[in-house]
Amino acid sequence: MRRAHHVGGDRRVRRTRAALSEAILSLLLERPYETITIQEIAERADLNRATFYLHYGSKEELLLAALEEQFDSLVAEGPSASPEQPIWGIEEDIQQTLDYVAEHAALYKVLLSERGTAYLMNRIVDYIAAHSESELRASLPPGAPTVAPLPLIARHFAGSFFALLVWWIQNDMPQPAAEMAEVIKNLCVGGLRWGIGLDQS
Amino acid sequence: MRRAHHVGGDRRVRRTRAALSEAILSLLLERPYETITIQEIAERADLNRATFYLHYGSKEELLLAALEEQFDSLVAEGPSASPEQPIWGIEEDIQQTLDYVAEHAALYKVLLSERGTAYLMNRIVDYIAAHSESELRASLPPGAPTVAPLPLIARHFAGSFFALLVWWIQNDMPQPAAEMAEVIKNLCVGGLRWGIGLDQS
DNA sequence: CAGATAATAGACACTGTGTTGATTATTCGT
DNA sequence: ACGAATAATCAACACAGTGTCTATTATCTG
Repeated sequence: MRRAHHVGGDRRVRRTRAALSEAILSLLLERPYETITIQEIAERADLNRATFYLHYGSKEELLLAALEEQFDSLVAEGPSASPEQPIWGIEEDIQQTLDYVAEHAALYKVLLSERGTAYLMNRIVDYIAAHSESELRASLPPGAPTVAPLPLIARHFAGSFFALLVWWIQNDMPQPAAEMAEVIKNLCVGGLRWGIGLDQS
Repeated sequence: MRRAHHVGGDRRVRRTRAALSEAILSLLLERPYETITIQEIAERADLNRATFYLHYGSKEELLLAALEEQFDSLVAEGPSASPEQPIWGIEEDIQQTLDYVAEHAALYKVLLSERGTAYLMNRIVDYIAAHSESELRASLPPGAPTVAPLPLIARHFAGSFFALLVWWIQNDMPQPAAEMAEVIKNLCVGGLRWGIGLDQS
C-alpha cells in the first residue's frame, strides 16, 4: 500500500524544490521580480542559501521551473479531448481555463503583467494553437478550402483567446467566468468557424 | 532657419540619453537582459557610469524609456487615419506595421521573445485595440447589434493580429511582409467584419 | 562672453552572488 | 532496522556590480 514511492527521486529534493517554487511565487505576489533576491527566496523557503545552488543556477532558472509547474497544473485541468464534436470541444477548454485562472487570479495577474508574460504567453499560445490545430485538422475534410493555412488559423484563434484572457484578468475580471466564457466562445470560436468556412453554409 | 532648437532641452542631455538607449538595445541584440550591467551600458555608450545615474535610476527605467521611443517610432509610421473607408483603413496599418517590423527584424525578435514582451505586448495590443475600436465605432450605426461588446471585439482583433505578428517574427519571417499582410487581413479583418455582423449581409 | 548645468573621475560602503570544505541530518534499498 | 549514499547546513571567502558623493572639467544657452 505504500505508494508515492519513486515519484521523482529523493523526498528531500522534492520538498526542497517545492518550497523554493512556492517561495518565489509568494514573493512575486508581493513585489517585482527584479527586487527579489536569492537570499530572500531561501529565507522564505526556510532553507540555506547554499541549498538553492544545489538545485538551480539562478533565480531565472527557478522561476522557469516554477512557471512550468504552474502551466502543467493549468493544463492538467484542461483538454478533456472532446469525443466527436470537434471544434466544440474547444468550448469546454475555454470554460475550464477561465475557471482555473479565476481560482488563481492573484497569481496570474502578476504573472501576466510582469515577468512571466513572455514565457507564459509563448507557452499558453503555443499550447492552445497546437491543441486547436489538431482539433481543426480532425474536423475538416482533408482538402477543404480555408481562409488561411491551418497553423495560422490556429494561431489566430489562440492569440485572440489569450488577449481576451489577459484583458479579463488585468481588468480584475469584471464579468463572472461563465459570462466571459460566453463572449470568448462567441468571438473566438465564431471566428474560428468562419476561418475554416463553416459559416458560409 | 536654425531649427531643432529646444526640441527637448540641453543638447548634451539628448545626446547622452540617445547614446544610452542605443547602447542597451545593441547589447540586447547580443545577450539576455539579465546579464547586461549598467557598467557595460555606460561603457558602450562611452559615458561615465555616474552619468547614467544622472538620467535613470535603474536599468529597468532606461529599458522602458528605450522601448517607449521604439514604440513611438513604430506608431509614427502608423495610422494614416483612413478617410471614409473605416475598417479598411486598418488594412493599411497592418501593411505598414509589418513593413516597419521587417526592417527592424533583429531587434523585434529579441524584444518580443525576451524581456520586452510584457511591456511591448501590452503597449501594442492596447494601441491596436484602441485604434481599431475607434474605427469600429465610427463605422457602425449607433445601435447596431454586434456579436460582443465593442471593446472586446477590438481586443479580439488586436490579440490575433499580435499573435500572428509574433509568430511571423519568431519564425524568421517565412513569408514576405506583403504575403503575411494578406493572410492577416484575411483572418483578422475578416474576423472583425464577421464580429460586427458585416458578413451576414 | 559669462553663468548655468552636464559630464567626468575616483573613491566609498554596501549588498548580493557564487563557491568551498567540513559537518550534520535524512532517506532509500535491502 | 541498518548502513551507505546523498541532501542540507553552516561559516567563510573573493568578487562583481550598485548607488552615492565630492571636486573638477567641459559644454551648452541666452
